Amino acid sequence: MGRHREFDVEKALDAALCVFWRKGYEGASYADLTAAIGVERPALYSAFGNKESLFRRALERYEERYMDHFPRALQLPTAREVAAHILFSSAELNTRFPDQRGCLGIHGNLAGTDDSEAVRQALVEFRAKGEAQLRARFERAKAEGDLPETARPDALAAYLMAVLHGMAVQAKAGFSREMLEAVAEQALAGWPAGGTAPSNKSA
Amino acid sequence: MGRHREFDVEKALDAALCVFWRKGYEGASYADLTAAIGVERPALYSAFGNKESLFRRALERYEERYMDHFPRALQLPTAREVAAHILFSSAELNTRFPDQRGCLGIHGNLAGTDDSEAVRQALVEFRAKGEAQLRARFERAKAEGDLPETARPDALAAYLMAVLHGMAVQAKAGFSREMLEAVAEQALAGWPAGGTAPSNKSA
DNA sequence: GTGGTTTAATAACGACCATTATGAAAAAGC
DNA sequence: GCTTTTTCATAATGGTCGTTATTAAACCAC
Repeated sequence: MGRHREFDVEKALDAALCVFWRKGYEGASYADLTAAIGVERPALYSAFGNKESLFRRALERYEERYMDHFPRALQLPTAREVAAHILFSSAELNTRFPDQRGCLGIHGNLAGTDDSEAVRQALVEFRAKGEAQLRARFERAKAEGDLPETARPDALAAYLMAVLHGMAVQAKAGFSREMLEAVAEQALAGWPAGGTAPSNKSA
Repeated sequence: MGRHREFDVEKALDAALCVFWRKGYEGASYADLTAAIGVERPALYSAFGNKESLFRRALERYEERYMDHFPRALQLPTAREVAAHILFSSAELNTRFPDQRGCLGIHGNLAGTDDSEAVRQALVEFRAKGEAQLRARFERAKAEGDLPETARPDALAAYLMAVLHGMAVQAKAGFSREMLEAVAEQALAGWPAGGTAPSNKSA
């Protein structure tokens, strides 16, 4: 019983995600959000709670809707292919939409008011989760002989993430996809060569 | 004639720089600034103008006071040494102060309100200037045979900047100096080997 | 159709934002 | 000592922030 909700919650979340992607958590006001979503403030509060939980929902949606290349990359046969796929996919995603360039995980909330510390920490954990998955994947690669014995999976994961973060910053500054791809290629240039048996999994 | 200024403008600028470094342009309020500087609002306005021009002054100061490793690195004999010096200096700077970690050029203002677009653009140009200097230095290195004929100075410069940006993001997230140095080492692993005469300048 | 329940839009809330008017305090010239 | 000029602190400006009463509208059960 009771009145039906007149707007699509999923669509509203998509619209909110776009605003946060473009302006970050603190830069996005409810005036921006309601204008983009086409729904008045109280409706957003009743559907999503406050601004922080709306952002967290948008971040979840960002992960499942735009970061799907990440888990798919982890399944590729070699560490090098994993890195390459993530790098070039990110170059594409970071420049896919003329507005909302870059990565929500980076410029969603890097620095700002003390009030937004919780959101900042949420993004830190968001990135740490991806890095941990990479590290685990590279440890496996090392065990499989796909990475040399001297390789440091933790350093490789952090390094790859650093390049991704940097590409996001550059995308936000207006770098073209081609330039980001050149960065990706350069990042792959120093990728450690396989140890014993690099190509015995896929073919 | 007239009353003397009772506070040190240089000290005030240093204090303002610390606040912007920590919280970014939009995240730093005048309440934060006056608390850190120990000077009331009207004094800041009369000495520096509005918030934007105060930030620009702080950015200038940041460059000349904390980015001096950059021009010094450019004078090193080989492109690899240039890159290495900048990478490890940044790892140190990004973790030198427990508060104000990372780089002002990155999280000073990446995303935010439309009102701060001018400041955002100022930071884009700040970074672009550094990248242009790197590109010019690498072009010289290529001409000197210090980089191979196949090397792309623009891509190398963008790549190096990307790693630096990523390290700044990671520093802000709490990464240790050791971890950032591991990232720096990994970034150097793929640096192109010298072409014809890599070591005929310094020794 | 009526009562109970949920959503909708309007408009307000206090708090904080960057910026500035106001007038007192202090220094220099005469 | 008095005037002029600059800096100082107090306090207020209009505006926007995130959040929420309040009230009207829409729906279901009976």
